[in-house]
Amino acid sequence: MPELSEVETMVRGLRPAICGRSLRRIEVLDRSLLHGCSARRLAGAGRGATVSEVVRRGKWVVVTLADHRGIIVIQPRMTGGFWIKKPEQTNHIRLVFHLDKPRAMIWYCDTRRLGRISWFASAEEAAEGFSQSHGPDALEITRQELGARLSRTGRGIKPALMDQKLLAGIGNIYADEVLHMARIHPERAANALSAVMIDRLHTAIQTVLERAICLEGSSFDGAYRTVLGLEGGFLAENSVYGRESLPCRACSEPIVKTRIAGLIGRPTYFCPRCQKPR
DNA sequence: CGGTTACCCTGGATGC
DNA sequence: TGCATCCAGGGTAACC
Repeated sequence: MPELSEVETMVRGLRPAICGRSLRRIEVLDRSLLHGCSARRLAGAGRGATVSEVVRRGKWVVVTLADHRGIIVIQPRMTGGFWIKKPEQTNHIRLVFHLDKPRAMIWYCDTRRLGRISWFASAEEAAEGFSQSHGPDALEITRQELGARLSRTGRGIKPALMDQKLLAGIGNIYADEVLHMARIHPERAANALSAVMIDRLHTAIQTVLERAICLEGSSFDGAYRTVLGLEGGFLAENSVYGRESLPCRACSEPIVKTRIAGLIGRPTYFCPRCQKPR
């Protein structure tokens, strides 16, 4: 679902459709997604503003308005996503960007309404808000920084990788995929990884996330779609997530689905042969 | 403060 | 057929 690779795919899809365009208005269909800003303020900031930039920070979509009209931040969380053509299902539309000259629309849909939309007065305020709850981006962190941060916690490596304050962008699916590629057991203590393991982990993070971006992310159960409503292709070639009992692509051992400490309710998939606890 | 858990939400799948 | 229960994954507040 919207983890780093899916949000990056969204942002890449949004850019050509919205950058440089002027907004006629921003229509808020569900105020409960707004956090720290009123619908009036958001509408006021958007009316007549030009979109200068759309970037990803962690799992945030950050839309910059030109001429100091502020920054709109959308966190798609579980089921949020953008459409640059009219979505088939219209009952989950929560926000609409109305563009001018030529007129067009960009829809933000969110079935479960867990997403959040906020507005910051300046880039500095947005950056401040982000850094309060986020560490370095998973695609930008150096091997040294990754090792240093992991060495400071005794939690399991999987919950550590999913901690946005430690490292921004990785969620449940890619944590499993990365750990399988790095051949590390998900419950191994983060501060008990060898230097070689940190090397493999750092490489796996870059490799898995970049590959998933190439394939436009992971779709299942009708949840995540690209801005054109297409499914991402990553889960057609992934290693462990959702592959319970299927043979490991590396060693043929059946993949195990389990639950681990520090991650209530969420499933963890791993290969018991490639990923030994010690 | 580090670490863990409940809860927010909805819809599709599953169970009886 | 109908109704209850479970499950998903991201993030935050509350707790020990």
